Amino acid sequence: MIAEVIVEVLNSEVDKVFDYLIPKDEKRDITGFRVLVPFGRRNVEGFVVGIKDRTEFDQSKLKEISQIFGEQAILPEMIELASFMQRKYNLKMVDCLRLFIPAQMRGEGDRYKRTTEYVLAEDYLTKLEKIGKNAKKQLEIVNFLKEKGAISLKSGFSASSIKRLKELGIIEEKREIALRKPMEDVELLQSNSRKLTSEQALALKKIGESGTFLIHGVTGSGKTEVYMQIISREIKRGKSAIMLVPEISLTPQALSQFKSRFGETVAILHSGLSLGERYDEWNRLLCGQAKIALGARSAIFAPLKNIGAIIIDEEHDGSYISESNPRYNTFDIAKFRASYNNCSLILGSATPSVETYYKVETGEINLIELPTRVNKRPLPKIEIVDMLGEIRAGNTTVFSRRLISKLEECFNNKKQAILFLNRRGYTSFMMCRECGYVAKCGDCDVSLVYHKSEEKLVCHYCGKKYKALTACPECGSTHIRQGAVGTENVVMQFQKLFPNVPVFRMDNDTTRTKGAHQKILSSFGKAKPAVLVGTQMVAKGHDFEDVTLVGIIDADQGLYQSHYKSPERTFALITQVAGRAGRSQFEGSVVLQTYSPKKYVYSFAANYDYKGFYKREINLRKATKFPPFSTILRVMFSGENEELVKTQTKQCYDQILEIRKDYPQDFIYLDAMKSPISRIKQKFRYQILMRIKQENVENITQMVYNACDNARRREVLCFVEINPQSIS
DNA sequence: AGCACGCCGACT
DNA sequence: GTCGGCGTGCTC
Repeated sequence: MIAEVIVEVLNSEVDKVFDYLIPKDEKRDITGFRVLVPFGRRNVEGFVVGIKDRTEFDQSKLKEISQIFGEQAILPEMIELASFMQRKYNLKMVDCLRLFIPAQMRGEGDRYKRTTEYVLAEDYLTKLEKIGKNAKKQLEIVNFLKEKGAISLKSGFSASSIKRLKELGIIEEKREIALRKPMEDVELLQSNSRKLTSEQALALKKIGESGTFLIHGVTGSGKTEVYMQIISREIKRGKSAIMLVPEISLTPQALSQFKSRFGETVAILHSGLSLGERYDEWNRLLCGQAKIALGARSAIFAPLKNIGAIIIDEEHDGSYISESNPRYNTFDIAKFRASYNNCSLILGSATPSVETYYKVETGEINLIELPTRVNKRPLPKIEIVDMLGEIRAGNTTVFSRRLISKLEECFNNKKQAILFLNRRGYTSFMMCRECGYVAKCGDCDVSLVYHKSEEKLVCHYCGKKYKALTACPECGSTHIRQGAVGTENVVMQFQKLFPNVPVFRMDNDTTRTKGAHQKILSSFGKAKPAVLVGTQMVAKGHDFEDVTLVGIIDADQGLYQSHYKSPERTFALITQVAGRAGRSQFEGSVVLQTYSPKKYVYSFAANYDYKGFYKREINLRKATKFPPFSTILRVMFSGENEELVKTQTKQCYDQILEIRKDYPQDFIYLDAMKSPISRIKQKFRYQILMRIKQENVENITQMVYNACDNARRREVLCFVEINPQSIS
């Protein structure tokens, strides 16, 4: 028999199926197995994607598979999924297959953690006399074993005595697989199945065994409880389930809720796990011990059979779109798996993405609404404050007078506040007032961000750090103008205003180490009064009863990016942070600071009017022919040699112009240019942007893929993005 | 990716 | 005459 093998040669153009002979003594169907094969003059790993008995290739030249890695087969579904992804996104088959297997599984053997124990050998009695007369310790061990059965190296007996007994054949080593249990130390919150409100119960009833559903529920409407009941319903039917949440929502609180409800049946997959932990969780899913996969984006690839439901919470979140190779949209994958398993796909959000809600209108998705909060409390009132008015009144701090008075009130009541600002560091850029010099990164085309706590200028694209400036390196002037404030700056200004209120900062810089996130949240939770300053990560995954005030320092921030999705992102973010206030019986309030209070996003957000916002947004998209009324394709080229990158962009662009000649009516827009950020990590970036009408996108996309593949040269990276999250 | 093959310039 | 530059193409 012959196996079709995809070989695993990293970053290479080798993306073909190679035929290999299956060793004669192999009786299993090895489809999906990982194998070691001779490739050229070396051995490489690969995946068996199919079995056949004939080959078009010269039979006599076929080589034989040299090793088969037994337990690590991937499901047939995954092979189909990989080829689906390959076609849809123009990816390498290997890159897709690799997603389905945890990284550390590469290579021989397994990565199980083992416990080593020692037990008495069966015939130990006959060997006892061999123990030396003075070896009291060894006798002690034997007696101990007679009683207890087993010891480990940590039992308090010396390793040398154990070693000697082993040599004598009196005791034997016993190695067993011990699964690591991530989150074992987390205190389990009591989470019993709660009685559903009539709305929740109706939602549960409406969700069938197949089809796509959108649960549109306001914050606090109890979506999570509905998800959990859907999952238990599927488990009871003997099915499995996948539940996805945005990476930053995967806080210990959220996890423990699932752990306590579902116990061992749930496996957690996320980036915070150690490689070993991830491996174990993955294996528990594969062998069927765990039936629920809970995790961020990549958990959509969980090795589960017989899936009954796939749930994507916070459906609108940008983290569901992979922006590094392999690039994919989680929704497409979920759709594929749902249809393969003939199961339901449930999306949930308080602020669905415009594209998703449009699918409700077209009938592609069934809508389920949860318009009321479980606790029947009103949503916190959002007040809009005009920051230009503050400047006119002589207030140049980041806090408006209204916010300050609300903060005072909040702290007087011994309550907590959250201040949200989606910009880390101290100041976004530094510019010389005399000559206009701006500190920039040497490897990237971006300004450096000043981080006061480490006294460094940091590049937020490549991470490179530079010495902080005291004077302009060009003209020596000490008049340095600072850019927009970041979280560090807010903390400092806050401390000046309220020296006695403890401040906690939560952003990328303070949560870099494992567990830091949790630590900050738990110390904040205990301090009253207190304030938590942070970037988007303060908006998700935690609930603090005593938070009664949320301040949005600079709501406009996201609107500066000229991206068609920025209004909806701003709307979602405001709704989400606002939802942090007034979770319990105390009334919450929100102060939203902006320089353009008249923007329509703010009035809709302040009224929690999603539908109004959606209507306005969808009309705009329709008029301007933006998604979902078109598809944006972006072809990126990057490399260290600018000339090469440029010529390749040109070559590809010329080919796309040819395509347009044949399909002029399908192109709404087409142009090639330097990327707005023209260099990152020493690599020059050029791009081709186009907007394609919906009717023929798939066809055009395939032709664009071909154009890219034809233009592809070494030294220049080239890839295509569909509806990119950012075009910088 | 690796590695061989192959076709032109400057060296023991 | 040969050593070696890296452009091109193959790996079942």
